[in-house]
Amino acid sequence: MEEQDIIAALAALAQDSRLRVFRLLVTAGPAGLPAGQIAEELAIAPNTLSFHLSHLKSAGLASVRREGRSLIYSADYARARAVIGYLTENCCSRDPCCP
Amino acid sequence: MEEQDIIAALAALAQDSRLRVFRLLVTAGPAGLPAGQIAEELAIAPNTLSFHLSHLKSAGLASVRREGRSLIYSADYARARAVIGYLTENCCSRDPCCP
DNA sequence: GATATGATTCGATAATTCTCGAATTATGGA
DNA sequence: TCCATAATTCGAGAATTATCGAATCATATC
Repeated sequence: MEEQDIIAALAALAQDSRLRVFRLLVTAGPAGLPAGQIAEELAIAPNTLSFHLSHLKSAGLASVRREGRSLIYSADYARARAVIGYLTENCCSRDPCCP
Repeated sequence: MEEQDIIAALAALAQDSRLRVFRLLVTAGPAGLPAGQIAEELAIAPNTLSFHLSHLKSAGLASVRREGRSLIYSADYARARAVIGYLTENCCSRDPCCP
């Protein structure tokens, strides 16, 4: 994962609506949730939600599949975990301290 | 840690210069680095760096202490770790899946 | 006190981001 | 085919953010 990917993931999550969407998707697990239900639960206008979902998707934090008329979004939280790994990489490499 | 604190931390890290600063500070560990040295190593103008350091500081991701004329910054990466905890909290609570 | 160094603050500009209304695409059923 | 539902795309406006030059503040030394 490149620096730009990390920044995209952080930026995607650093916004109120998207953070709430991501956390909602995390509670849903692999089953995911249809866009309409997300919009309803979080009281976000459908078009605005689309904007945010596409952000999460292009940051690799969510994926979509279609079921009939519905588009089901689910969280890729392995990627979220990868972010912190990147942040604390090389901890104290200049001045050893950590176990 | 409140949602707004999480967003502040994510936003602070979701920017090229600040992400590089934070990672540099992580390598330095508790010893930290003076602002001037950070500016030099990352080739960021001192005033621009101040702007970014104050962001990291107010997001709780860095702390400062003075040593003579120098201000020494160091990373609070416990807070960075807290962020991911928040992100994956309540994983699959609607549709159990995780161990 | 005067001077130099390390760093921050201020003000302005350029760029990015969020939100909303209107229009559009895609699927399923009558 | 026609209609309804689910969701996205487009375009514009308001707000936020990043960067830079100039000026200022704080500490140490002469």
